[in-house]
Amino acid sequence: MSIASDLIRGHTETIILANLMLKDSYGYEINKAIQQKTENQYELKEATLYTAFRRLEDAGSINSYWGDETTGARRRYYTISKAGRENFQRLKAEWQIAKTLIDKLITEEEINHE
Amino acid sequence: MSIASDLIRGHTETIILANLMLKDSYGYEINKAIQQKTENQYELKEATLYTAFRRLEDAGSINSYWGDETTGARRRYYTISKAGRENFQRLKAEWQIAKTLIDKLITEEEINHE
DNA sequence: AATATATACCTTGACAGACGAAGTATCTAT
DNA sequence: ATAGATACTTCGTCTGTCAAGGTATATATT
Repeated sequence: MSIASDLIRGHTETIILANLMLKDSYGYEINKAIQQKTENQYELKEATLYTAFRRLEDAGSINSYWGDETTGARRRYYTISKAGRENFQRLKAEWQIAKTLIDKLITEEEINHE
Repeated sequence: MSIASDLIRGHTETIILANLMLKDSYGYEINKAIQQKTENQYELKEATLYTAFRRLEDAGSINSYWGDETTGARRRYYTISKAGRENFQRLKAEWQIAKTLIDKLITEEEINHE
């Protein structure tokens, strides 16, 4: 993996919520989706993923239930709550602001005083 | 301050280096520049700023010297080294990649399979 | 039958960066 | 005198990440 995770840090929850906006999903599937979307440039480490689920659930952004798999390993599915959807929109908006801010801050140009 | 610092985390060093690309500077001035550039939407906390200086100096990206102020508080100036300039370019490039990646990851759209 | 690989989840402990809080010191304005 | 701006420093805490370990089921290979 090439991208420093400190650059993604702080986006973990947003990324998870984004994956739950369309449909319920579970850890393994979400992580596979991330790898696909980024063409293997990024993946969430399992420990990071599952601790983020805990945080999101404690905060009321998501709810979980066990899937009824009759075969294969059991899956814990997550649903995004109303609060979670609002939270997601807020996080997305913050990202837009942060993006502009960082772009501004790493530009090695003089500020235009007049 | 409005922006979650976890979103800026990982950019502290890049931001400092960007400020040193044009001219030598010191902590207080760099922080003022950041506040100006972002119209007070962001500032580095002192402890964050000064520990970042230590890291950058230990890594050989910057060097420091005491200013020869005859008045006012003493200032520790920092110069960016050749390695620091290269480091900065690398960090900037990483940011471009991370930006695209994050945008992709927080989009609540289905991946287009065909 | 044994082994490897993929699927799927979980916990513990360590680490690194951010930061609140506190301190030191100089100069200017009230 | 006092407050506020300038300027730097150190200590201790918190939070998110992650390496390392574990559990369990199903399929493919040897």
